Formats: sequence, structure tokens, C-alpha cells
Amino acid sequence: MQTATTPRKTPRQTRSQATVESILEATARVLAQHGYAATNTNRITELACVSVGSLYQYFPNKLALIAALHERHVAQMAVVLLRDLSTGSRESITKRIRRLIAAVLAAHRLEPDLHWVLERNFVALEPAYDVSPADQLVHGIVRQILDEHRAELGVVDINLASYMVLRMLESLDHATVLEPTPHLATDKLEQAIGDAILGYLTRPARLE
Amino acid sequence: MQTATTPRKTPRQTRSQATVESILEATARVLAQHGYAATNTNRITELACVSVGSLYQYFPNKLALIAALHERHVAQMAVVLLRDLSTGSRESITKRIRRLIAAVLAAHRLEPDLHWVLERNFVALEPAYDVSPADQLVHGIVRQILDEHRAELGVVDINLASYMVLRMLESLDHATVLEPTPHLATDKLEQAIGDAILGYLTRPARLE
Amino acid sequence: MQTATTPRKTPRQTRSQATVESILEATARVLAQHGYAATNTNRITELACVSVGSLYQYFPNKLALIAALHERHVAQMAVVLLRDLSTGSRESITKRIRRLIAAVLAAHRLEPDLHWVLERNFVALEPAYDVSPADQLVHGIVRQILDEHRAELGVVDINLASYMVLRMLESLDHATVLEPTPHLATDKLEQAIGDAILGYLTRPARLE
Amino acid sequence: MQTATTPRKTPRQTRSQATVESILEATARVLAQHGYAATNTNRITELACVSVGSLYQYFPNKLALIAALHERHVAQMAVVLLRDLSTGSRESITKRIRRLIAAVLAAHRLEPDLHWVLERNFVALEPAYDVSPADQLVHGIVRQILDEHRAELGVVDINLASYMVLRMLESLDHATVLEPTPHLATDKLEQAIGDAILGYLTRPARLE
DNA sequence: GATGAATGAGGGTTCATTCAT
DNA sequence: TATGAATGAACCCTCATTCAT
Repeated sequence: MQTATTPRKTPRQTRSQATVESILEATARVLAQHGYAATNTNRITELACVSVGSLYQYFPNKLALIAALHERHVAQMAVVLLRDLSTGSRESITKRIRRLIAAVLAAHRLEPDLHWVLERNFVALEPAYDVSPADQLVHGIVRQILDEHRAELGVVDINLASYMVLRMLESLDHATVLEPTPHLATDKLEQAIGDAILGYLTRPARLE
Repeated sequence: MQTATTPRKTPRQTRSQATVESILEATARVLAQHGYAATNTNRITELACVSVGSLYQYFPNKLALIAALHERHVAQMAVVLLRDLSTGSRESITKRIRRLIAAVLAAHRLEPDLHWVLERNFVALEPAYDVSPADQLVHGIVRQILDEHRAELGVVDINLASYMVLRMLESLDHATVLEPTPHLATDKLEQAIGDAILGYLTRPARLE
Repeated sequence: MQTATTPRKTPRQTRSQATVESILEATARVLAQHGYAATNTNRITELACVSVGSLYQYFPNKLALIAALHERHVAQMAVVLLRDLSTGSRESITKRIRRLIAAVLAAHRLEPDLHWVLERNFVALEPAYDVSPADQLVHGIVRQILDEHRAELGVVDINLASYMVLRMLESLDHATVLEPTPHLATDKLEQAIGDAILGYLTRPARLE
Repeated sequence: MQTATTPRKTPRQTRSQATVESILEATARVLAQHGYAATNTNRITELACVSVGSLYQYFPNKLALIAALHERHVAQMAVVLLRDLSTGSRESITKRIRRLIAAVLAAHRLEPDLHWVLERNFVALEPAYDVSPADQLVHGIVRQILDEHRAELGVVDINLASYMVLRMLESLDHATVLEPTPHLATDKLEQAIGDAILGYLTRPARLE
């Protein structure tokens, strides 16, 4: 079953791997620098010092190329997340949340512009790509934290709570990394994101 | 000084007003249904039952057309916001925040898909359009609330706080309106958004 | 027999005459200022403060409009020529040639840019317009001069000679009026044109 | 620094060279046959039996294509001029002028119609193209002749004189080659052009 | 008579994709 | 396998001309 965005063939020789690598790298740079609309196969292959034909030897079409790039990108993010989140499962909830935020921020800082472009254009096109391995990883960790600290927190609906936390994480990270707001120091923002999430989770009473 | 996105001429007769209206309407529908990339002048004019020439009588180019649509859209959002936010400036902070959330949600529900597409594609292209009247309105109200309840809240940095509140508002509303999450009832989500913002604002102590 | 470039109807009322006049005037200005390619009916009617419909009430199409303008222009040139050439038929050949040159230059100076544009674009399109009344007038005068001074000149073939004189007149005048050559004073050029034509006509011996 | 009329890429393979050649050839024929206004990329590519895409692989836009054609054309003219003018620098002025006229006529006869169209439309659009290699060549030769025969001639102002000679050359050649005047034999015309120029240059006295 | 809204064929240009070499 | 020349559907936009009001 060969979907439209499946890579055409896997390169076996090292030379071919280098070609594919340089194509992906070029795609990433063009996307990040010039945006989705200005990203065309000519620009990519020129920057990659490769002929168009080569591109189509490994990718059936443009979308598949970008899908592959997306996959590679989220895989790289997942590496960072796994590295930063593999420990600390016995810490306080505050520590764990703060650690989570730091990890997600680090992952977003890998290639902010590329991430931005892919998120805005590609994922919107292909909703299936929304639930990437990295997303799932973060998702799982959030659920786990909420689960393990359920007693401690006033949270009733874990589904709702984790959804909220994920949304806040994502959007605040986006804002922090991708839109460098002048006059707002990054460390203060990171602190504030933690405050917001923890505030939501641990809010003692509803002062209606 | 005629910028590239200024409408070409204002329709005077009722007939031409109807034409412009139908063009804008068609543009909105095509954008919402098919997305930015698939929105071309042919599709628009076909749906509007109008010739290409008519489009270009009133808009100097495609971008100007979308700019006009954006302007119209945010104006409509502003109407809703003004209607829902004109009162209640003497209520408790909780009430005010909840009212604000409800208003912003209502505004986003006007044309969710169109809003989404414009936000993701058009505004990204033309950053000048980021600070729409509607945005400024909400921005002002948030600052005002924080200002007037400063004593009550533990907030120190008002810039930071209002930035955070705005981000949370925006992204959570987006999520709520644009991505109909199954298993999460809208009213509960709205409640949760309030909880999150109020939690952030009124969080009594930092439990580090 | 209604050819394609025949004016549609002659305006009888003074108001209509004013309209036609202002259309022609606007056409002349647009042609002279912006060139043939940038001359379109919209620009013309805007400058004329007249609706497109009005234009098409008096001219069946764009070509007819320009033909009419051309006709008007050469008529104006003819007026100047007639005024300056009506006397002096008994003077010396030198005087007559110099007078002719002065007259043709004066005629070209009426609307140099417009003349340039019409000559280069319109006449090439419609070769029939090449032999305008003004041309015929000059043509006749040249023949007459050559005829009357035949004995005096070494000229044998009057056809050839008048052809040559006309060509020299035309091109040198063009150059003088339309391409203001720096470092070459106009009066010296005018003198030189006379020298050239007279030199050709009166050249005593062939120094082969 | 890539100006708007610089060719896009130089064809390396023989196949692509043939393509470029056939495009230029087709452009020349369309221009010569149908004129500047009726020359569009569709017509060109159809006649060249080539797709539009191919045209735009080698020329960034229509103007660049025509610029390239112009360049090629004047280069071809320069070849003829160089061939015919490389000798004879020690002959009498009469011989030299006659030789010059014959050479310029030969160059103009290469592709009269194309030359005409390019001169009238393209060069007028892009004045930078006015001073082509061929022009400069002729210009230099005229100056040289006048300079070397200065004593012999009554010429005082060499600037003025060479300007006049060039104008006469150009316009008379134009007329001779491009407008086949019936009843005027070409050889007689060529003779007359020489008479005119020599007459101008050697005119003994001013018979005012 | 006058207006100007509406039309749509036509033109320039791009770019994903194919395929002969 | 790699190349890059060739393709052509599709897109944006212009402007001469018509016609209902």
C-alpha cells in the first residue's frame, strides 16, 4: 500500500544516503528561510547541488518530501525530549512540570523557523501528521504526571486537565521560541509558563 | 499613497456593492473550505458568479482582496466583542475574566474556519495585519482588568501577565472553537479556560 | 462604407464637441507622456473626465480614436506649414530651402512627443496614414522648388532628388526636435541641415 | 547583479542550444512578420515547436528574449560591417564613403524587417540598447574618416559633421532597404546617398 | 446622451513532474 | 543512477468593448 506521501525507495548506498540527506537539509533551509509558498523543487535542488531527477528518485512528489522532512524533524525533537525527560519521575510535581517545560522549549529551539513553517502549513494540510511521536511522548508524560499526582491536585477530569496543559505548553512555547517578544526576557517567560500551568493544576479554590 | 493592498475603487451603485459583497463572500467560503493554497481567483469568481474582470475592478490584486476580507472579518469580530464587553467593568475579576472569555469565544465562533486560515496564512504573510482592531480591543481590556485589580492579584509585572493572559485566551479559544475535540464538552472547556487564567492570575504561593 | 477607423458619428451639439475634444486631448497627453503601450481607454477616459461609454459613442474602437488624433495632429502641422510657406516662392533656392526647413521644424515642434509616438507606432500599423496632408504639402513644395530651379541645379532625376530631400528633411528634423542631442546647438543643427540639403542639390562636380 | 534582461542560463547540451536557437529564430520571424504588438510567447513557442516552459528556462521574461535577439542581430550586423570595412583605410574619401554606405546597406539587408521592428519598438523602450556594437563601429569609422580627411574637407566642427553623416546614413539606408520605393532603382539610390553625404562634406561655398 | 459596471479572451509567467540521454 | 532539458496545466492580471440603467 503505497500512499502518496511514502518515500519512493530507501537509499542503500552511502552516496544515495548523502543525496537524500542533502535534499532534506536543503528543503529545511529553504522552508525556514523563505517560507512555504516560496519553497519549490528548483530552489531545493539548487541548494542541495542535486538535479531534480534525483529528488524524484527518492520522493514521489513534493508533499512526500516535506512529509519526510517533518518526520525527521519531529524525530529530532523526540530525541531531545527523551534525553531531557528520561529521569525525574520521582520528583515533586513542580519540578516535573518545570522540567517538562524546559524540555519542550529545548525541543522547539532545535529549528524554530522550520517548526513554525511546518506547523502552520504542512500539518494543516495533512492533519494526520498532527500526532507526531514527539507529541505523543509529551502527551504521555503529561498524563502520567497528572495521574501520579492526582491526589495532590484538585484535578477531577484528567482528560480535560491534560488537554489544557498540553495546549498551554504548546502555545506558550510557540510564542516564546518563535516570536521573540522584545521586553520579555526568556527566563521570565519560562517561569511564567510554569506558573500558569501549575496555577491551573493546583488552584486551591474557585473564587467565583 | 496607494499601497499594494488598498482597494481599487469603492462601489457606488447598489449593483456594484452587491458584486463586491458576493466576491468577498465567495472568497471567504473558498478560503474556509479549501484553504489558502487552493484559493485562486478563478474559483472565487466562479463561486461568486462574476467575471475575473469584476474582481480586479475593486481589488488591485489577490492579496488586497484577502486583506479586505480580513478587515471585514475582524470588524465583525470587533462588533461582537464590543457588544459583549461594553458593560460589567465594575464586576469582580472572576466575572470579568469569564465574560471576556465568553466574548472572545463568541467572536471566534463567527467564522471559525475562515479565521483559522487567515490567521495561519495571511497574517503570517503580512505581519502588519496582526494587530487588528479586535486584537487591540481585547488587549486593552485585559490590561485594564489587570490594572484595576492589581492589588487583588499577586501580579507584579503587568506586561508579562497581560501577555500571558492574551496568549492563553487566544490559543485556548482557537483550540476550543476550531478543533472540535470529542469527549470534551464546550462548556467544560470554557470553564477550564477561566480556571487556567484565573489560576495563573490569582495563584497564591509558589509551591516550588 | 464604414471602415474600421472611421469616426462613429460627428458631434453636432457643442457639448458633444467638447467631449470629443477632451477625449482627443487626453489621448494625446497619455500617448506623449506614457507611450503607446501604456495608452489604454481607461487612462484616457479618466484623464478626460469622461466615461468609457462616451468614448465609444464617438469612436468605434481604439484604433479609430488614434486615427482621429493623428488626423488632427497632421492637420495642425499643416496649418503651421501653410502659414510659413505661403510666401517666398520667388526667392533664391537657398532662402527657399532654409525657409522650408524652418517651417518643418516649427511643425515638428508643435507636439514632438506625440508626433514621435504616432510615427513610430501608429503609422507603422496603418501604412495608409503615412501620406498625410502635411506630408503631401511638403512633398509638393519640394517638387516645386526643384522644378523651378532645375536649371540652376545639377539635378537630373527630379523624382530621386525630391525623394532624397524629403528623407533628409524628415530624419534630420526628427533628430533635431525629438532627440535633443546635448552639445549640439539647435541653430547650428538647423544650419547644418540646410547645408546638407543644399550641398546635395548644388554639388558642382563629382570628385570620384 | 542580475538585470531584468539578462539571459537566465546558458544552454550546455547541444539539444538545449538547438532549443534556444529555435526560440530566437521563431521570435525573429514573429517580430518581422507580425510586428511588436502581436508578438507573444504563445505564438513564438508554437512556431518554435517548443513549450512555454522551455522559453522561460532560458529567458527570465519576454523583454530579455527580445534583448537577446537584438544582441544577436546587431552582432550579425557587426560581422558584415567588419568584413566589409576592414580594408581601404588609405583610399580617397569618396571611395571610403561609398564603401561605408555599401557596408551599412549590406548590414541592413540582413534582416530588414526585424531590424525595423526592433529599432522602432524595442530600442525605443530600452534606450540603453541604442548604442550597439554595430553602431559604435560605424560611429568610429565615420569619425576616423572625417579626422583623416579634415584638411581636404571644409568641415570645421567634427562633432556636428559626424552626427550629420551618421543620421543621413541611417535614415537613408532605412528608407532604401525597408521601404522598397518603386520607380527608384537601388543602385541609383545608393549613389545618391553617397552624393548627399559627400555633398554635405565637400560643399565648397555657401551660396546664400 | 452619458454612465460605469461587467465581461472574458488573451497574455506573461511559474513550477511540479517526466523522461531521454 | 544521475542529469537537466522539456513539458504544459494553472495562475494572476489587463484591457478593449458591451450594455443595462
